[in-house]
Amino acid sequence: MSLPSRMPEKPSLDGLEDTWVAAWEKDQTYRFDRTAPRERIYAIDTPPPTASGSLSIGHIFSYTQTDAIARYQRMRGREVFYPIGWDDNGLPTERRVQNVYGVRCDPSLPYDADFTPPEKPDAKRQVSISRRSFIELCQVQTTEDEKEFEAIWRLVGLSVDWSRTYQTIGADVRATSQRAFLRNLARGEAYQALAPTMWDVDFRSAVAQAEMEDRERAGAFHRIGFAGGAGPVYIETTRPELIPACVALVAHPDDERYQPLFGQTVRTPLFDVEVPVVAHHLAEPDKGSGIAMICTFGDTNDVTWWRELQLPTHAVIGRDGRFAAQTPEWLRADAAASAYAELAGKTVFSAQQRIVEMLGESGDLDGDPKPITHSVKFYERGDRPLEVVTSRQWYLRNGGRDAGLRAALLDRGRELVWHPAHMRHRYEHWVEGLTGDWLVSRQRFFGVPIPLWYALDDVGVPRFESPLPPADDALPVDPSSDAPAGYDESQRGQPGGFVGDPDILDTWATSSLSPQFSAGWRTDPELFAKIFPMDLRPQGHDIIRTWLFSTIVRSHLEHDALPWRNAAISGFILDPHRKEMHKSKGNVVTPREPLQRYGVDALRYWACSGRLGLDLVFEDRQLKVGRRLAVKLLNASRFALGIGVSVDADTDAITEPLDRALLAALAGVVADATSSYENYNYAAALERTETFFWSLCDDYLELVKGRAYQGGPGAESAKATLSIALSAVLRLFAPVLPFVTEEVWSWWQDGSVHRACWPDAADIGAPVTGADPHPLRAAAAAIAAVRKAKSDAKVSMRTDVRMLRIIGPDAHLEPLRGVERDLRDAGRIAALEWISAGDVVRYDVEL
RNA sequence: GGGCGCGUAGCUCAGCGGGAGAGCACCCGGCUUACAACCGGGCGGUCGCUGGUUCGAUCCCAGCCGCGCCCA
Repeated sequence: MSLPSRMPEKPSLDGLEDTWVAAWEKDQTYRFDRTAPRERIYAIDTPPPTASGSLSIGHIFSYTQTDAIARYQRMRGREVFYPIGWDDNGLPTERRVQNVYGVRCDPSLPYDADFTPPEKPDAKRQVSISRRSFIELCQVQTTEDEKEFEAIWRLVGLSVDWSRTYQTIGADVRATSQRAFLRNLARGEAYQALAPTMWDVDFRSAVAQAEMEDRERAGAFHRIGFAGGAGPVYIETTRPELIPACVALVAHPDDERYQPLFGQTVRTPLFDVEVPVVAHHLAEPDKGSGIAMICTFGDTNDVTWWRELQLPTHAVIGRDGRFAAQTPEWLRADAAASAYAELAGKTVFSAQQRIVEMLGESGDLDGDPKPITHSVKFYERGDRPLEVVTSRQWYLRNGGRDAGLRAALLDRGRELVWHPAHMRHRYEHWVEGLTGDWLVSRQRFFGVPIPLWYALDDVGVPRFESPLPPADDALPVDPSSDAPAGYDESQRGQPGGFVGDPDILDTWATSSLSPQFSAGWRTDPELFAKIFPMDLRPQGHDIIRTWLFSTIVRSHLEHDALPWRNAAISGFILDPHRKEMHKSKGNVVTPREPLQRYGVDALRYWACSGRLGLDLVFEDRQLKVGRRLAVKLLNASRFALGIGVSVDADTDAITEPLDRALLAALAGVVADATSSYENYNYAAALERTETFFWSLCDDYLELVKGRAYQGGPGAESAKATLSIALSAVLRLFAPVLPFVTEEVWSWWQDGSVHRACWPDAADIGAPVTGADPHPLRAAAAAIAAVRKAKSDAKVSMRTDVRMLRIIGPDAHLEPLRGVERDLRDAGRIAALEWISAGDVVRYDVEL
């Protein structure tokens, strides 16, 4: 046989990745063509991965799924807008830069243009530098890391346009984020408030509702007596250390036990402070003694009571999580002051220990504390429970305290097409459960600065009520090193001068603008008009409440539109023990070794066998199956090319019933795969294609082999059929197995398979109108019966069959008669007898 | 406590109103001019449990049990 010269002597998967990654780059195969008309564009809002970590198998899982969708859409003739960026704006980079350069960010320092990092970094003696210098170092560092990162992403075959990468700490993204915030401010959607907020005492920053989680913690109910007019009133509390912050006792208005006390006062133990007894429906009669102390602030219930009952603020815990060093003014009385002195400067933990001792000594503690477990609010990355601290913060309206906006955002959720559909519930529950607006300011250093200054009055007090914004064309700004318009740097911090807002924006407040900064909202309005709203947001279900929700909020407020039409929600990777892969659990698999052993296509095959929203177990054996499939594609294609395939197959030559049946079956496969992809079900499309392909190899190729080698019209029919089938199968597999399909495609076709058009069921079915797959299925069953007979006799498949009798109803036999020759060749059958009888088909094989 | 999802062969999973399926694993056989890193054959399941709807239920409905996730 004569093989095309472009086909290697011995086809192999080895090295395909390097070859084709380079070729795609050279040919700009995935370059986005911005001249395409809007209706032809398919735009994807790719999640920017954190460049600071190593690439995990989980990344490959979800990004490959998206890539398969992107490749499908491209083959369907869409111009795919598929950018990628690196999320380097955040804590991980901050930490790494500190270690690598031996520096520390101090936002109070002015910018020093001549700054160079220390030559010998010393982690113990970090040099303090301005925020602007710090950001510059972050950019140097991340640019370095991102080169290597990009290489790995290219290796896994993502068909993104590598000329459109961005960094979330890059100047454009910072400017976009600040611009969006300033526009929110101008429209009244952003506002600041001095209010109690959830506070992480280790990170020393406020945190938003979306970043909080409940954790079960051991605690104890302490039964403590307050002095009342008619004897002690007992409360039960898990936080006795907050007695100095107690401003009232509260019970349910219907609670008959405490009704006589409402309007009365009691005195706190140890501190002897007079506090009122009040009624509120949030008090739980069944919990503890049914009466509780209200402190400023122990938890969010306290905040509600404090606000609704208009109680005073007596805070004792500071931003560092310790009791204030100075005695608060309401504890100035001798007894109170000396009791407080025991707690001053202590952490919450030690203060509790001490106060329990003191309560025991004074006799105010009734009995032993009762151990319980209860859920406590934590910052999701934090180690100690959150405290409630009063501070000035910026908020963005998100429906948390506005029924109209909330309803509008729920409508947006219904407008979005979710894949899978049930993921919408997560969104709805989150929106319905919001307890307040989105707190967007953070007391951290590294991130997008809040782009505002405040004028100082004559005595140097900031005028928070009228912040000074920068001009739009001045963005990005850093208020810690830039001066506002009309001022110069010498006036910073001076009476009559200005101060910069020291805070940065929540990272979600920036990443929620990914459609805007990836599609050029600020820099390229013409492009943005074409791209936005985008077609697809792919992401994990764990960040529906954060990334997905906040992106919808920003888009709704800024553009009065959904940011995208579809959301593809991927699942998680589980280790072989069905445990979630997490860095903290130490069970994360890095892709390097499996990639080397099985190849990229095998890994992609595994990833695309998992449906959207479903968790997938990482297992070697699935990779082996993928590898086998890729190898089979090489070998089967080699065979087909040996028979002779051509790009312009003569469809008139397709006359053999077996060939016509194959194409009829193929047309069905193409139709199914297409509708699966249209529903974002790449896994079903893959499975359908795979099943067809294996039967093509095991049955059709075996049946057609003899005829194809013999020449004549029968061979021509086979060649034309194989040409169509191979071409279609390669294209059907191309989104999932981009390397092996491109390799095989290159042996006999021009151009990239990834720019070829997706197969069309009607085109494939047209030359064989009226044909159905039955003769192929029947022939496959017959040849299987012959194989079984040979297998049972423990003889080689090459053994001759003296006689095959096929017994069955005419309806089954008739179509099969047309493939008799193929059947006899494949089974080495000397004589074949048709016996019309009965309803079921039977085979009688004589060896 | 509320919500969502999932329980199908030893394992990983498709199927979701009329036949219980695939791959892997296991067992048996075969060098067959595309492929021995291959091919062929076989074994294997009260489709979580209990009711209901239906001529008919793995599939629809209800309840229960178990697992996971999200939110309190």
